[in-house]
Amino acid sequence: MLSKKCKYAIHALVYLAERYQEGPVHIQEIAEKKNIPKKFLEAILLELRKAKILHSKKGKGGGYYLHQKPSEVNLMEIMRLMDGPIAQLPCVSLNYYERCEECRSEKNCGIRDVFLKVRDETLDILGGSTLDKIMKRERSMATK
Amino acid sequence: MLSKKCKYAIHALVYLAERYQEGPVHIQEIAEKKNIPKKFLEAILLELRKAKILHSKKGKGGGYYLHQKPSEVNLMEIMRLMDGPIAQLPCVSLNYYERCEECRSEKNCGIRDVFLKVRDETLDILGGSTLDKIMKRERSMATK
DNA sequence: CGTTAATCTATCAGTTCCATAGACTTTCAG
DNA sequence: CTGAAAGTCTATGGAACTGATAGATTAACG
Repeated sequence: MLSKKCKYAIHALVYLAERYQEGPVHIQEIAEKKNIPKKFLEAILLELRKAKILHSKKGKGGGYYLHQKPSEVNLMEIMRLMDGPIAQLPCVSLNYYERCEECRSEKNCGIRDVFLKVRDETLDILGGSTLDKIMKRERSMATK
Repeated sequence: MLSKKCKYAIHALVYLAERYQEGPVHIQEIAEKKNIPKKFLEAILLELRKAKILHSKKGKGGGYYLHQKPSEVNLMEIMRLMDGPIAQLPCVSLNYYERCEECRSEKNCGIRDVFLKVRDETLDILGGSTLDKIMKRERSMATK
């Protein structure tokens, strides 16, 4: 399961994607529209800013806005940033690899083999899911 | 990520699958071969027993053994048993469904849509991964 | 200069995870 | 029928993480 932090981050980013190039948006506004605790959201947006996904402007008329294009931000990177590894086992993780204590040989571990497949499928879907596509999909769904 | 509990469970079950119909196997033996803390493994096997996946025999010559056929136990059910939901979001979980606070309409949530796809792919792979298949795969890999 | 809004630091209760300890019960061998 | 072997059960504990809140600080605008 994703942490709430990650879920909040995704929702906030989609919200900001809808306002792309329309100037800064208040934390307050996002928090209210998406039912996210404001102070918690604050910390999340700060982290996204440090990762160069968002920019912010202080003071009156300030707020947060997307730094990258909605077509350049995908769920894979957001999830890695918020929750860390996407893989189900350390021994199949690309970014957080760790050797497995239980199996003799990694090369012929049938368990690893399964989770390698899961990882690949998952990364494929998440990597292809950009803010852009999520927005468009939402719009086309709404008209049905 | 899977919990260690779940990872240990899977490894133990594959180990027991290799000994299917060869009589009870000591906790001690599994613990040593798979580098799993014995006391922890104890609790795990007990749980698998309660779920009717394993049987046990007490006393001298006792131990654990598979109750179901290796072809009838898959990773999906083991993971559900050990860690709970497999889905990444409560709103796409089959067994632990919960409504989402962030989106207006579940039907046209672009985010939900992505994780629905991830869930389906994942369940597909895990549901098809029986102890049986994992064993066979391991053997065919070893000969290469 | 005052107001607005982001930034930073600190804290905190609750939960989960991983693991260990010890007493109890059943089974088998001799 | 007794002792050893092995699973069963209950309890405990520290460490880490999760989700959230509070308050002081800094920057920008008008």
